[in-house]
Amino acid sequence: MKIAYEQRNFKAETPQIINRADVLLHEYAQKGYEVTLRQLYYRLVARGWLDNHMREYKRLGSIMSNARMAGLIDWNHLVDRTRNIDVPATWSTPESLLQVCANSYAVDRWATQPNRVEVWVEKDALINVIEKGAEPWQCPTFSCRGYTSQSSMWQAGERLYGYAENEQTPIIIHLGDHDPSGIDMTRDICDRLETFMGGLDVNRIALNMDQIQRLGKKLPPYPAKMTDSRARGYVLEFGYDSWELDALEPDHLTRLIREAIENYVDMDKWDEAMEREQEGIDYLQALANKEEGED
DNA sequence: ATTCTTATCCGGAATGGGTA
DNA sequence: TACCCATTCCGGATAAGAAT
Repeated sequence: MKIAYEQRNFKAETPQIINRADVLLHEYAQKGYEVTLRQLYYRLVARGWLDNHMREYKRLGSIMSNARMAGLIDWNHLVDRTRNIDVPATWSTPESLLQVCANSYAVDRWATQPNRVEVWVEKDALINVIEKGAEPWQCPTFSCRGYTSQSSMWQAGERLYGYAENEQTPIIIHLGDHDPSGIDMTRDICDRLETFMGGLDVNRIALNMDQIQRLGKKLPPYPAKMTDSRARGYVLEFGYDSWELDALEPDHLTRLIREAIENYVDMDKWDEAMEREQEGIDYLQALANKEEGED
């Protein structure tokens, strides 16, 4: 919904940026993706329409703020995922809660699996895309926000150790930028989980050098930040270019994730779990129908 | 002169390398 | 070893500068 609260006459190339952003945001909304300012920024960078600099990100932030105020960008097309309101859940009738139960019932489909898979992503801006890929496989997702905090890493260690104790093999699928810090974050996850739960397989499925080489010119390179304290080692191994994970199209990312998870799934046991789930849903639906009928 | 853009502050969560 | 400053992620407010 576009609502104008003020009149504005944008100058220079600002109207073009607003138009391009509007087109992109419409595409994503249509596909069911929620987009953050950061994600929009990286998509514009990937198309060569903005330079990859902090000041350009800040500039886009101002432009999007003004463009929304001027009624040129849909207020529902950009989300701030860091500021949320918790509204206590309520129901209009007891029967409506029964219907909610039937709709949301699910068994733990991984309980009988040999593996336990989680999908971790470096940047929160992409969590919506990652969820789309993981959702069909009922896979937990986690956004690290750069280097994972000590708190969440310890919690993850406890959780994953629990799986291992239960004779399941815990696996983390990790996605991050191909830059000095982004590469190091996968190393950091391995190291700290080694300490907290004795280690596990961390499968970095993106962004990797073989993908960059395969996609060739479709992925725009950026100069590696030489001020990054990890730049020395990175340059020795990969050279002076780096690539953003966001440079991959969202649909490409979701496909990568779905295929990666599938490799770890025992399909027979999965199907058994799905049948049990359907029985539960049927049971609850019958209950909901019955209660409604008695009114 | 006013409006718009850009730069520079500020807040939160982290890790890592170099230096005092 | 403690601390500073570099980086990652997520944001906002506002004064100064530029354009119309």
